[in-house]
Amino acid sequence: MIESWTGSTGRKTRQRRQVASALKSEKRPISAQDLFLQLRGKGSSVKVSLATVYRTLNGLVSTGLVDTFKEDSGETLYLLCEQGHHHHLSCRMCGKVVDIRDCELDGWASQVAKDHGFSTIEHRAELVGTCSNCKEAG
Amino acid sequence: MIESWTGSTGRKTRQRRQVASALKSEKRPISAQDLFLQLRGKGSSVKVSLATVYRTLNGLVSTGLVDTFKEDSGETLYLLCEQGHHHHLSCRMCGKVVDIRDCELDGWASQVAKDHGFSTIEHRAELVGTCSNCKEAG
DNA sequence: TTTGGTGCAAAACCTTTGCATTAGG
DNA sequence: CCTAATGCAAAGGTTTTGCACCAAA
Repeated sequence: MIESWTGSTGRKTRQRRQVASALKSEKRPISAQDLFLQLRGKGSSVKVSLATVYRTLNGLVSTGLVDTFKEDSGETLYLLCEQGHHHHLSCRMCGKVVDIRDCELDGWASQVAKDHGFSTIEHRAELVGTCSNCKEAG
Repeated sequence: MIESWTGSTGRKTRQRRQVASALKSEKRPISAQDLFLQLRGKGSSVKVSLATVYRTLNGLVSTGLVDTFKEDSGETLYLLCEQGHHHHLSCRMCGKVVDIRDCELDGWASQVAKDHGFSTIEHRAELVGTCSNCKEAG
């Protein structure tokens, strides 16, 4: 589905397909710059500018097909993942990300909100750990 | 306490005291740039450079006295808050932040981690809602 | 043909850094 | 005095934007 994304105008281009396809094949969040380098590095058939990578990623993010992560460095990382409310469990060693769909935090969030007189509560959560592969290797 | 922070060398300077003091009087996360403007705007007794604001904030962050938030815009916001593990409940209207000290998410985090074969789990969570003041005003 | 997308380079931002100068202890 | 901190300006890095050209429909 991501590869058939065409923005708000419904126009298909080679570049968008290639950015989307490259992102789809990534198992971990990747920066626009790295995605660009990766596309550059691939066969000569690929010709995408950095600006277009950014423009495409921003488009995908605004549709909700792609999630972003902010690095301490300031870089934004992009990841194709579940739509709708979910959380991320990522490995601190290899960076692999698992989507956690079943959210059990609503009760907790409501209670905390209530305790402090807040309403219309939303929440975000991130889990970081070491995956079984990396633990063995460790 | 924050106003007596002196970095790793124990040297007290007027600038550090002023940055720390300004930060202490803020109820919501503020950017280095805004903090700088605020200090500039104050009485002529104040003379702090933007570089020093950044250097001081980074120092405070590394001691754990100050937490950071990354804006979508890329700006980093700084907030003096609880030390140790805690979460933030912030108002989507006025930006006010409440520290949530009692964390009840460890059980959840451990269970999710276990389900996916992850170990040494850590978590981060953020709550956003509308505070009672803003709800009334709304 | 028409309109939006792309590439390129420049610009916009936030943040960090090099270096001479100032000032804390 | 000695050394760290500061100020200033320049540099660094990421992301956005203006504009001419290209291509999808």
